[in-house]
Amino acid sequence: MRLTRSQIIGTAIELIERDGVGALSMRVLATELGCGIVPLYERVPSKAALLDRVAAAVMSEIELAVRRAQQPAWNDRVRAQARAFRDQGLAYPRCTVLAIGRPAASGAPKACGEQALGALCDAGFDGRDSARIVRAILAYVLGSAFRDACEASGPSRPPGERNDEDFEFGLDHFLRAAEELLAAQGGQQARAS
Amino acid sequence: MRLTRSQIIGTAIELIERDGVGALSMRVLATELGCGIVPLYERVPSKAALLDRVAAAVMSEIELAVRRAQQPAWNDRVRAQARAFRDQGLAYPRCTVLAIGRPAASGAPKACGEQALGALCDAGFDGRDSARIVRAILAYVLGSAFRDACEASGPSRPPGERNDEDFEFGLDHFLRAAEELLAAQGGQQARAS
DNA sequence: ACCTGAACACCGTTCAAGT
DNA sequence: ACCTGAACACCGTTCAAGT
Repeated sequence: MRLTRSQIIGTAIELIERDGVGALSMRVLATELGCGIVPLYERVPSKAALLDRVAAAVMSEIELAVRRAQQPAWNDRVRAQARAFRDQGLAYPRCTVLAIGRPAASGAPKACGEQALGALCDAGFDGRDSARIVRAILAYVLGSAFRDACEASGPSRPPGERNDEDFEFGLDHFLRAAEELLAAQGGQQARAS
Repeated sequence: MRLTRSQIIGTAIELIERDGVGALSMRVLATELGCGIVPLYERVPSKAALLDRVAAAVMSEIELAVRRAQQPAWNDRVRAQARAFRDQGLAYPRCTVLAIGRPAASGAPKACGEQALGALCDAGFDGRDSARIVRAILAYVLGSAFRDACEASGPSRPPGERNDEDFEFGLDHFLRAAEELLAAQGGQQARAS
């Protein structure tokens, strides 16, 4: 058991962050791991599958971070989810862009979306509004993460401290709108009963 | 003057939409155009430059659509911009994803952002708030367009009519929040003067 | 001056040969 | 059973040769 799958994926992540996805080839990865090409193909069926695994690995850390946060209130849960996604994007910009580009494989939007969906349903939104709000916030988070990742992996430009504030500014707007909607809906329900 | 640059870019766009970016090679493009590879390299310096041109071409149509819309009110102008971006994403899903992934080349976020920025400054927002609101809406539009484009170019799934409504739902939230902010700011200014 | 075919160095992937 | 080198068909890009 000299060469393990997670070892392959781990160094693939490192190489992608260091030199970009375009510079990653099976041969380069093999020499970096100090092995031939065939052992790679024994662990991972193809390069596409390798990239899928990379995307899934980077995105799966988001779920762990969210679970660590342990927020009870629904809006704080959604906020924690959004921040975790963004933080991962800042930590692994190039792999995050890769993962956003392979949504089917990374499961990034789906997993985050279903977590948030649960939070909103628990909070009392009906199914339709929950889905809409989740979709809207997800689009915002995705777009923010993507832009920050592009900036971070761009030509040596530091992301700047303003981005954090701006991200929270937009996120707050969404959450406040959702809170208002919930209040209006709760009022309706109270009137109806 | 048998083979023009825009001809090359045009068929590149067609091929990308038909078979995906991964299937586009200089040789395939050459045979589709009925010429050799060298004439291609005389018009376009490299494949990367070709993809940059494709991205820029697809994104430039957005500006035209916005100019056609001719909305006077600031919020309608921003709305038209957002819709134009999204519509282009639905019309050319694969090229739009490509363009989003090459922001430096396509100039997509920057051009849209500066248009919208102008609209907000004209409306009376100060520079800081204008920039924040534009960044937030841009992130939302980008994320929405990206997701819809992925769905549209995915495994034969129609985008569904719900997406339009959901997009407007989220966009309305942002614009309403901006309107409230403007009202509050206007009130402050009135009090101060 | 412009187009062609062959060539270079790479890539993903696979196969036959070695231990 | 596992690893190696060579091979296949491709790719982006360039060069020398043709008209």
